Amino acid sequence: MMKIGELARRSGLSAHSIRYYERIGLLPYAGRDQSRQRDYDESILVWIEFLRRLKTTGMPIRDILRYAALRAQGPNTGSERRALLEQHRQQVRDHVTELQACLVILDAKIAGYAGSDHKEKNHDRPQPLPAKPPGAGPSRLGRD
Amino acid sequence: MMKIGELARRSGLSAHSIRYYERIGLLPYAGRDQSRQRDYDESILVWIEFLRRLKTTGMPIRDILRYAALRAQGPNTGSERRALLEQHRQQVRDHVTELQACLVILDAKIAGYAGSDHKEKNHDRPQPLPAKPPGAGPSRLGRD
DNA sequence: CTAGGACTTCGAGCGCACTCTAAGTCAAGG
DNA sequence: CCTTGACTTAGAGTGCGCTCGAAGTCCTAG
Repeated sequence: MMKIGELARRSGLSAHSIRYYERIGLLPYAGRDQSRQRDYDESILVWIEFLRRLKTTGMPIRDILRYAALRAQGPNTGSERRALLEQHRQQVRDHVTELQACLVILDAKIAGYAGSDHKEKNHDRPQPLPAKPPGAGPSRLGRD
Repeated sequence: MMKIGELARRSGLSAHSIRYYERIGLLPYAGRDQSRQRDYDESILVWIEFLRRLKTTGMPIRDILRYAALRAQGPNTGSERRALLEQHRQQVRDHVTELQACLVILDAKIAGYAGSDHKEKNHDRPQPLPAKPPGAGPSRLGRD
């Protein structure tokens, strides 16, 4: 129904990437037409869209492969797939939390550069890193 | 006051990475002691901590370098630095928003794998990708 | 005096995820 | 018939951000 060029246009991936994904197993092996050219149907777009979300959220390719493999194995792999997704979801949540903490710091630092005003001299403060670095501690908003 | 090994321990970076960062300009050229060994003082830890946050939030090294260069140039670069950080902040915010949208999809998909129950057959639905992929549209929760 | 360990520089190697090239096949249009 | 251009394959190359190795110097403890 759809050759690689059209799929590329519609999915936003390059034809090169589509072949690469097939090669490594992210996309199922596509059926070929009488000229050995890949022939896709609409349904592949749904999978590509989901793939993109997994990648956007930082799932490493080997984990996506694991998921894709389970999917290709068909039914009975539901609970494993769910476990995979749940684990990933937790990681994404943690990452969002971390980013939000960084945003708070960033806001403070930007506020420190108020106006175009600058009263430099900085990146000093004993602050021995309280064992664990991340950001729930009492604010330190230096100008670095 | 502090040699590279101790800084490595206290910052969580490897000594190799610290030298690498200095080489590429992420860390200021460190003063050496009488044996040409790097000698750091506490203040560097503050900068490393901020560096880590920029990296956590996905700022590419060349942008961090730009910021570090401004910083090294000293005062009068405040407004440029602020602009850099503001731009980055917006990117981080956008990214967080995107991740949250993905989380919604992920939640829906996980809910679809309710229990260990599975009523397979999937990744089908015409769904021509509504031009922009992301996720504010009416839900589509396929099992892929 | 000697051995150990931490340091120095330079540069090669790695893992990831593409991205592109080369050389060739094929089908449709002028 | 012949060109055009989208496709095919295998495999090389790229950019990022480290990460490690080799070979050598230097301080310290036994």
